[in-house]
Amino acid sequence: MLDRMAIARAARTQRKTRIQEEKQELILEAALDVFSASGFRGATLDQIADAAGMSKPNLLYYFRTKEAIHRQLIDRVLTTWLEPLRAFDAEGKPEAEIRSYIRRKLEMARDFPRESRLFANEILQGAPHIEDELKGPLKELVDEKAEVIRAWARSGKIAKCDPYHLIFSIWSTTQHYADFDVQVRAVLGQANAGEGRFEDAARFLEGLFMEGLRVR
Amino acid sequence: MLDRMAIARAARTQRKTRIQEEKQELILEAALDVFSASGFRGATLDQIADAAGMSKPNLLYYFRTKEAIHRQLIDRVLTTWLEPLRAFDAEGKPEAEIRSYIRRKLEMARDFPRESRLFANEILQGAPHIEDELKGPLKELVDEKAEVIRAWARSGKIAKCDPYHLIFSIWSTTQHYADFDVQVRAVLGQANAGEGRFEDAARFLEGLFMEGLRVR
DNA sequence: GTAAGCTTTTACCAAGCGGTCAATTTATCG
DNA sequence: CGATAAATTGACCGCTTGGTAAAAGCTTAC
Repeated sequence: MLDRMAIARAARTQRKTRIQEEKQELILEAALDVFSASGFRGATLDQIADAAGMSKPNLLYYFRTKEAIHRQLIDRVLTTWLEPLRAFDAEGKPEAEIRSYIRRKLEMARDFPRESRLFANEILQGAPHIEDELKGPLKELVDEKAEVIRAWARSGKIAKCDPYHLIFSIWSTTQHYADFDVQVRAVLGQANAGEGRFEDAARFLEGLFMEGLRVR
Repeated sequence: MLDRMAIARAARTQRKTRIQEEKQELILEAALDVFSASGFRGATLDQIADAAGMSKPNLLYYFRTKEAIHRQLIDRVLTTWLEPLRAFDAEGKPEAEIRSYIRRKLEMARDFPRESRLFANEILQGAPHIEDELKGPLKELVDEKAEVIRAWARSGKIAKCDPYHLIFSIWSTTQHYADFDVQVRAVLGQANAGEGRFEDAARFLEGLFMEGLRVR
């Protein structure tokens, strides 16, 4: 009778039915599949509804628009995505911190490639939905960690280098294995494209960054 | 009267009118803009026709389908994109070769960001149109250059490392500045996001790879 | 049970999409 | 010039798209 009122009220009062909780999760899971594989524009509500095992109007009962699904997905991913960088500890040993950051980012590329591609898609299209988040929270976090790295370099614990571009290079090299997966597989060929490629990548990247940052 | 016959005949005989030459170029230029900004699915023929300053039927007079435009664009980009890697010279000095490869790739990210994003979009979507090209010509080229790098490592000219992941890391770090441009700008902030960021990146990357690959 | 609210579906719509057709305008060349 | 081929366009088509309306089914609490 009240149609969408239930969802609207749930949103206001933060109180959700068990079904609402479950179905919204189901939808987000399905949407992650579809959005990460086809981008925002390439994804269709029919595909998502299908993947979630429900009808399109039913899907739209839980999320009012396609954009609403996408926005919530992006928000969620953005948070978990920056977790490794947040864990970056100024008090820790520089070498160990950087090494473990690389390892964690690479593990995320391996274990959450959909999340990585969702994010990559968004940035590639010019980040129309999250430009503010990039310029605000993200920039602040990076600024903070860049200062840590700069301090390490000043006190001679690692080589002098531009901390921002260091972070960029760790992001790009690790995410490459999720975002450009098809290319990586194609180039490595059937023989070397097994899951072992992540261990090889880890070994290479740790070597590169550890030697590249060693004080000289 | 003959409608599309002219184009078909031109395709067979390889003889094109001046107008055909010009207009096809105009269309590809416009399509590069649109495809790189929105991806294949996100781009519309109306947008491309608009950007090319002609009507949609007129556009379809020169290219029979949307995919035909995209295919030709991808083919063209793929060729020029691998130019720097082809120039990689087994006879050259390892350090100079790698350094100049990084520099050239970074210059391409700076000067041809649309081409980079077009390619990135295609790979992100699972490379539906070019998987064969990746597994064939691309893989062969990389295999060849990987052998060169491996030989350098064996003869002690550079540090031992996995040549494939070395190439991946150069690709990813350099293309990052084209594909993730919005993010890079957002994080660097207005003060540091000028064109100088490419020089900073070049300095950092050359340092990282040169030290990371130094024999030890 | 039953009434109230929550969930789901069938049928539908307007807009946007890639692409076609037929007719008109423009260029080319003897 | 005039004729023939090439280039261009407005009108249109069928399909897909995101989204809606309304009613039917289902849960839950009393």
